[in-house]
Amino acid sequence: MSPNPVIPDSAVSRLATYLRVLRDPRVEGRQHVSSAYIGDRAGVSPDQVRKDLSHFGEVGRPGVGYDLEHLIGHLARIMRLDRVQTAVLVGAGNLGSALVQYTGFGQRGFRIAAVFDIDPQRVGTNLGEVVVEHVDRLAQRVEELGATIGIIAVPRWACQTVADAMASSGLRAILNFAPAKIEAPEGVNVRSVDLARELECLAYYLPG
Amino acid sequence: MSPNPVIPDSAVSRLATYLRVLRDPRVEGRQHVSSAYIGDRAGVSPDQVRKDLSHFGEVGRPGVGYDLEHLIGHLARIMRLDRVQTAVLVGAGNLGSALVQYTGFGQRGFRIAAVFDIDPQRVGTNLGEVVVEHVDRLAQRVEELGATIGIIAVPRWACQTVADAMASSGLRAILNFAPAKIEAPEGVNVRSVDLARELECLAYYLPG
DNA sequence: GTTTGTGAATGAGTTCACAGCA
DNA sequence: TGCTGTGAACTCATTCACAAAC
Repeated sequence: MSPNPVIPDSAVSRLATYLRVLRDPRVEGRQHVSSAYIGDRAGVSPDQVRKDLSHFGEVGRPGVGYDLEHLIGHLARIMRLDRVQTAVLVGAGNLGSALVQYTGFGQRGFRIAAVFDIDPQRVGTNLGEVVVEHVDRLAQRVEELGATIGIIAVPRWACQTVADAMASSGLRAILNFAPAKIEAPEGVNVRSVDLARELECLAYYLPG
Repeated sequence: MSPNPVIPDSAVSRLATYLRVLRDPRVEGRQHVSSAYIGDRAGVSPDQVRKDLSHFGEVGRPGVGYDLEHLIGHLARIMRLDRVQTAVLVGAGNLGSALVQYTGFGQRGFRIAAVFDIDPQRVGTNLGEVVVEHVDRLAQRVEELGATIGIIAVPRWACQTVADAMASSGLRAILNFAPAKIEAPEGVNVRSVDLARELECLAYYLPG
């Protein structure tokens, strides 16, 4: 699925965290960082940090640590974050609107270049810097924009339909915010975030 | 931390998913459901479903399956979802506003009963059905409302301060949307959702 | 003395396989 | 025959421990 070495998904997630830590302004000025430093900021053991980083060949110097700039570049390349990734979003409701305007994506190198909805009331309205388009135009716009990632922010009952449309539009990655399982063809990577489930998991540990 | 048996966090997350599947309107009318049915809808193997459910004693009947209503009640009690859980949210920015108005929480038994911010421009404004209050009032309002869960939707630099305030206000669970590690005292459960990281993980698997 | 890279040991979680009940 | 409950086998990930490099 990827020219990168096969590493556990949990490790991929941690690598993204390391990169976030290294790009934090507070680290600026440092020449080197140690696995202990990264681990502390990321909430991970130093051993784990070294193991994760060693999946991609030697990058650190014993007794010194990792060269900051070099490591950032290395990680960014591995994670495909050395370029701006273009995403499109379907579902201009409450959550969709917030996601489009969420500055965190832009800061981390993602651009939501188009937003789609099926509701004529919403089509044509402004959302941040984009105009909501009819979902019929998805495939055409994906191609025009060279988008690679689709974000689903529609109700549960519509999410599979949207996912199918995304897959046949050529998108290779889908981030789904609807609380339902999504089937996608081989080669299309789906990741789901169920916001309510996060609260539910917390509830389990509550006393009483 | 909980009177419930100690089960892996991954299992807790799946239990929440099973409950979502069982409460789906499409299941209504059924008397029994099998582990195979649940597993199919949840994207999990039947073995895994049975293992997860068996952590809490026998609930299914061989040859028949699980009694639908009974299982829903059982899971809801285990997950503390047999009552409305009251949450408060700090950070009335883009993301915070969307979360307050997100209907998915209410549908799943959570009520965001108060919203706080530190910006005088935002304090006093309406957000859905609540009025934004100054974060100084957090502790008092948590007590008045009997809230148990805190949701953090502030910028990274402010999240630890907010978490500290939440912990000392008596909240026992925190859902953090700021992209940073949070330290909390023993007994306070923190869960972090980094929306940009989800996209980053997807980027790793992109071709090219 | 400090810190990396990595094989070995440990541990956690998932899948298997089957006995037992309907 | 269909389906659950569960110990055993297995897989996968993390932690340990130490040699080598600075």
